[in-house]
Amino acid sequence: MFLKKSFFAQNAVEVAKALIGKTLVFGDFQGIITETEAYRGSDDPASHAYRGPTPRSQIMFGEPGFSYVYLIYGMYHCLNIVTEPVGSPSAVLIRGLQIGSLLLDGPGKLCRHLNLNLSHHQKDLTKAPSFCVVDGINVKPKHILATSRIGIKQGLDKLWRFKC
DNA sequence: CGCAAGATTATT
DNA sequence: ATAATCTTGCGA
Repeated sequence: MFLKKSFFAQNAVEVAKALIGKTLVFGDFQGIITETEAYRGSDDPASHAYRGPTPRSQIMFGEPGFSYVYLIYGMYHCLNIVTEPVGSPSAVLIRGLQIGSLLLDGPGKLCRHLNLNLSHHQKDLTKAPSFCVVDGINVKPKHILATSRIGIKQGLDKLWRFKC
């Protein structure tokens, strides 16, 4: 059974941590989530939602458990999952996936391999078995590394990147 | 409407 | 260190 809306409705930092070791299912692919990052709202200058809702960031203010896919640097897609209750902007960026013996380290690489694009934006991951998150391996909190996030210039004080 | 910056990656 | 490549959001 896939993870419910209530799981994603928690604080983004907690969800990001809890997603490590879970299994992402996308079509015929499924892989263990190895790396995530949390992004929040007005308290997080690195977030797309920092300056309030815009056409692009409005998704982060919406229903938890929805996909947020966007194009970065004109060539790579990034997959996020919206978290926290409606009105509380936040999302978790999926940065790493282990598919069998293949390690996809990096949000762009991961989406390229899965053929994941903008057509997969704003999908409810708590409804369809073809695009969802299910239980995976149990990773002890001691084994989860927290560091500052990658590729940003603000909010580096926050240790919101989690890795196995 | 123009423009700079960007949650990246592969290559030099 | 930098090119590739294009959308977004801000300022004018």
